[in-house]
Amino acid sequence: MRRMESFKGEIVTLLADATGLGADDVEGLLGTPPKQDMGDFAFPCFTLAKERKTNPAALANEFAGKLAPSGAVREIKAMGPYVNFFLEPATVAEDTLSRAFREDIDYGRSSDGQGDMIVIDFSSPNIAKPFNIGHIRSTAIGHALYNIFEFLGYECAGVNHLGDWGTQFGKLIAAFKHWGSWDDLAEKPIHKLLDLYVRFHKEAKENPALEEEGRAWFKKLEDGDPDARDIWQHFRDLSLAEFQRIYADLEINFDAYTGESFYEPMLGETVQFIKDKGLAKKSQGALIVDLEDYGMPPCLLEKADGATLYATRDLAALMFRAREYKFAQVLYVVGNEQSLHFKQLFKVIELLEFEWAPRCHHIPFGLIRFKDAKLSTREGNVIFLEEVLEKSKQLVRDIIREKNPDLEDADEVAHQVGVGAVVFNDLKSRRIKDVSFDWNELLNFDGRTGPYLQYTHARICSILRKHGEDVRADVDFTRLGEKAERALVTRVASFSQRIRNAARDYEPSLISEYLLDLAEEFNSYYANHRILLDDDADLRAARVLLADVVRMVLRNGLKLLGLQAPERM
RNA sequence: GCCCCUAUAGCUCAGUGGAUAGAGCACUGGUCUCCGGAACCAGAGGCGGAGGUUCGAUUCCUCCUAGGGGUACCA
Repeated sequence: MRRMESFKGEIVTLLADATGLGADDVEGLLGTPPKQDMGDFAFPCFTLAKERKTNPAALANEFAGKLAPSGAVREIKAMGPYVNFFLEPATVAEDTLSRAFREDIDYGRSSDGQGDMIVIDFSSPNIAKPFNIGHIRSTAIGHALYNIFEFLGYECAGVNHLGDWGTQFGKLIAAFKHWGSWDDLAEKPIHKLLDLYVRFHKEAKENPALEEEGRAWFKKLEDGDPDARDIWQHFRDLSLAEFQRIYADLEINFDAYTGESFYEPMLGETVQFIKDKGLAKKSQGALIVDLEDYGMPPCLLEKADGATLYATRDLAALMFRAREYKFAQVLYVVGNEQSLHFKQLFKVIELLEFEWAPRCHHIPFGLIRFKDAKLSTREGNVIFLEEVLEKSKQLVRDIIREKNPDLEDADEVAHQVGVGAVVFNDLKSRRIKDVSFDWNELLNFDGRTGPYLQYTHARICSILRKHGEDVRADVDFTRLGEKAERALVTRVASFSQRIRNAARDYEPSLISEYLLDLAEEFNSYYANHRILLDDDADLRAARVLLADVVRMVLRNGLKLLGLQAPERM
C-alpha cells in the first residue's frame, strides 16, 4: 500500500541520482505544478542552472533525458525550466481510493501524536454574563484543534477556564442582596444577573458606598463566608447550566471546568514560590516580576492592596496543569489582544526555569467586529450566541420547508445545518483575521459555506442510495481517466497531509479550505458526468467508489471542524 | 511614544520565493427529456506606497501610509 508520499519518494530517488544532489535537497525543491495537466510533481532547475552556469531550460532538458519512467511514474519531461513528472493515474487512483474506502471513518487518522498530552484552554466565558457572539471564536477554534490533534493520535484535555472569580462577584452579591431574589432568577438567569450587574454600576454612581459593599462581599467570599459562598455557588451553577445548553448545541464536551476560582487556594503558594526564586519585587506598592530586560511591562502578582490578579491566577493554573497533565503542549486559544499577557506569562515561566516553558503556546485569533453599527449599539453592543444560532436554525427550517417538505427529522437536520453554518463561518478563514459580523453574510448559505459542504455530502448520500448496491472497491481503476476524476483522486490523497499541516499551524481553516475545494471539484464533476450509468456497469462501479470516498472525506473533515454531516437535508 | 496583528477584485477571503495571482458573495447572462438548483457554466473586476535581497518577490527584509489591538494594579 502506497501513498502520495511514497510516490514522491520514488521521484526523489530518481532525481538524486540524476542531479547528484542529496535526497533532502531534492525533496526541498520538488514541488507541485500549478495546473493538473502539467503533471503531479515538478522539479525547478533555476538554482542548479546558476551553479553550473547554464540556462535552466537546457538543464531541465538534460535531466529529463537522463531519467527514465519506472514504477508508478509514467512520463518525465522538461517543461521550460522545470522537469515534470506524471504518475500513472490508475495506480494513483487504486492506491488512494482503496485505502480510503477501507479506512472509512479512520481515513486521515494517524498515530503521530503517540498519545502525547495536549492541554487546550478554550472558550472560557465569564459566569454571570451572557455567552455572546464573540465567544464563538475561541470555542469553535479550540474545539476544532481538539478534534484535529486527537485524530492525529494525541491525547487531548479540553479545559474551560471559566471567569468565575474576582471583585465583580462581590458586587453581584451586593446587588443581589439589594434587589434580587432566587425566584426572580429562575427564568433567564444570566440576563437577570447581567441586569443586576448593570444596575449596581448605575446606582453606585449615585451611591459610592455600594462599591465598598461590593468589595466587602468579595472579601467575605474569599474568606469562605458560608452565605457569600452559597450565593456565588448558585450564580456559578446557573451560569454553567446555560453555557452547557450552548455546548450541547455545539456538541462540545470539556474535560474540566476548572475556572479561576479553582486556583484560588493555590495563589498563596504560587506567589511564595516566585518570591523564593528571587523573581518577585515590590514596585509602586505592588508585587511584580520585572520584565524590563525583555522589553515588556512588569507582570503583576499582587496589587498594592495585596489582592491577586489575572496573571497570578494564570501562573497558578499553568503550574497546576504542568503537574496534573504532564503535557507535551499547552495551547491557549485566546484572542490576539491578549498576546502581551501570554508573552509575559510564558516569560515568567521561563525565568522560573521550568523545562516545559517552550511548550506553552498562545493561539491568537482576530476579533469579531460589527459591520452594521446599528446592530452593535442595540442590546448594548452584545449579540447573544443563542440568538444567532436560533436565527440560523430557523432560516434552515424555512429552506427545508420550501425545498424538502417531506424530510423526516427536519428539526434535527435544521439544527445540524443551522449550527454548522455559524461554526463554519468562524473557521473558514485564517484565525488571525478579524471577522466582521454581518447577518446577511452569515445567513447566506450559497457558495463556500458550511451548508454547501453538508449539501454536497447529502447529495452524494442520495446518489449512493439510488445506486442501491454495496459500493465495491475492486473496480477497474483505469476507467477513472477524466481530468476531473484525477483531480478528485489527488485531492483525496492529500487529506492526511492537510490535517497534519492544520495541526502544525494550529489552523483549522486549512481543513475548511480543503473541504471547500474538494466539494467544488465534486459538484463540478457531478454536473458534467453521470455517475449512475445504466449502460456501463464497470464505469458506474468506479465512479460510485470515487463518490463514496469523497463522501467519507467530507464527513471526516466536517467532523474535525465540529460539524455534523447529515445524510439528507 | 513604544510593541503586536492586518493590508490582494465593490465586499469576504486563497495564494511552500517560481510557470497565465485563484475562489465565494453581490451584479449580468446562461444551464434541468438525466443521479438533489443550498448546484453548475460564463462575463466583468485586483497585489496600499517606496526602497532592498534574489536569476526570479503578492510571498523575505527596511521604511512609510492606513485600519485594529495592547501598553502596572480589568480579564
